[in-house]
This record gives sequence, structure tokens and C-alpha cells, in this order.
Amino acid sequence: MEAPLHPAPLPLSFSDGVFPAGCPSRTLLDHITSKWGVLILLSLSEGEQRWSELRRRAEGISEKMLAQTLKTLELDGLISRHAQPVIPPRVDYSLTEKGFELSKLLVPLVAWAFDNAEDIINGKR
Amino acid sequence: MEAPLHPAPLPLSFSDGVFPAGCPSRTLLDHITSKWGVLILLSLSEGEQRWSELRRRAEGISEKMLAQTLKTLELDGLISRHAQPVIPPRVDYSLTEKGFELSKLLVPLVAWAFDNAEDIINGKR
DNA sequence: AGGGGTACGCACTTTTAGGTAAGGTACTAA
DNA sequence: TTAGTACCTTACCTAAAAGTGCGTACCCCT
Repeated sequence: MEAPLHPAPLPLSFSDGVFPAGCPSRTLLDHITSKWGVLILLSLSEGEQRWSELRRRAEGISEKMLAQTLKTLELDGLISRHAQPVIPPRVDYSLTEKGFELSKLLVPLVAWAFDNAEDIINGKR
Repeated sequence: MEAPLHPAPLPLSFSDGVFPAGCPSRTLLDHITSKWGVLILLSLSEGEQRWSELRRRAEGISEKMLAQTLKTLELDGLISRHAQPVIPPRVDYSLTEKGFELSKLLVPLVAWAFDNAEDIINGKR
């Protein structure tokens, strides 16, 4: 009931306790935590998948946003693209090492959100 | 170099592998992973803080967005507000139990982003 | 001959998050 | 009297995110 008030470790290097405005981590966080970025990374945490599969799994995503999100994450070096010159086209996406590291932190977060979402969203308003 | 291809546990309850569009967790995730939501939660993970302190730490935030973000997170039951009827006004914010649970997952994520941001953002384009 | 699947790119429009600026209260200090 | 602090609210506006729809290339199936 009462506020926890635990100090919490926070192993960050923000010496002065300020999260600087121009910090590159803000940009990276924006990519990772974008509406569709999370879902794509999450989906790929289960292994290599192709375009159409990702489209199906991230329900509601438009083709434009899928392409855009994939491109951004690829530029960030979090996922890699394997295009096979076959007909019909086949392109597989998978996590890079860095992307996999990230997914290990992201998966539990989303799992927690999934488990607690109903209580939280219903409990209010 | 090569793609990892590890299956990854993924302890989620998405039986069919689809992340449903209307899922409440999408809304909750939007709040948590919003531009300022992350920073506020992160900041509060270090303990109770007041309005002006949060404003200073989340560099670049406007008063409007601070108020809005705090309100959303409070409605979600992630933070709690303690207003003291003193002059000048003093309002302290802290994480709730749920918010603290969440921060334990969020902190390492942001720490990772902070550690890897420079490499990632510079290495591209 | 026609329709459908796959993986996009491009242009256009809508929606929304966020920024800017001003005001408001209830004081205190100069 | 003017300024300043702390904690907001409200109205307005813009820039960025996201949606919509169209086109493409190539082949398969019927």
C-alpha cells in the first residue's frame, strides 16, 4: 500500500543524475521502443522470420511501417536481412548479436506488460 | 558475424505467435515506452522525487509533457503522487510496487541502450 | 486469360505526440 | 510594488509518425 521507497541500484553512468537532451541513447531508445520496433524485435527473438510472417504476427502493421521499421533496425545493426534472389522473392530477417542481447532485456519487459496490462488498463478511469 | 539463430525462450502467452492488435498491453507499452515515460520511470527508480527535480533531470521536457506523463503513469498505477498542502506547494512522486517491478526491467534496458548508443548511432549512415 | 502471392517503393493524407506560450494561485523575499 | 518560486492548466500550432492506396516484377495456379 505504502510507497516502496527503495533506492534501487541504477547502474547508469549519469553522474549528475541528469538525462541529457542530445544523448544518442535517446535516439536509439526511440527506435527500440517505437510502436512497431518492440514487436518486430520481440517476434524475431524467436528466430529467423520472413517478411510476410512478421507482417502477420505484428497484427495491424502496414506494409509501409514494416519496411520502415525493418530498415531502421537494420541500420542500427540490431537485425540483419537475408534476401534470396528467388521467385517469388524471399527475404529472411533475424537478430544480430547486438539485437539478441537487446531482446534478452526486452522480452521480460513485454512479458510483464502483457501480464499486467489488463489489471492496469481496467483498473482506471 | 553470422546470425545467432538461437530460438530464445520467450515465455509469452501468445499461443499462436500473433501479437493481437487490440491487446491492452499495446496501450500500456505505449505509456511505458513513450519518449518521456521511460525517463520519468527511470528517474523515479532512484527514489521519491519532486516535480522540479524531475523537470531538471529529464532534460528538455516541457511542463505540459511532464504533467501529462505523470498523470498517465499515475492512472496506470505505476507512480503515486503525494501533494503536501504547504506553501510553496510541494509534490513528491514515487514508484508504486508495480512501478518498481517495472523499473527493475526497464533500468537494464536503458542502461544497455546507453552503453551501446554511441557505437550504433555512429556506425551507420 | 485472369487472379493471387511476395516484398517492396512512392506519394498523399490523417492522426497524434509534442512544443510554445500564456495564465493562475498562493505565498515570500527585496 | 515588483519579482520570484513551485506546480500546474489551457489553448493553439507544428512536425513527425503512421495510415491509405497505388504501382511493380515475376512467377504459379486454375
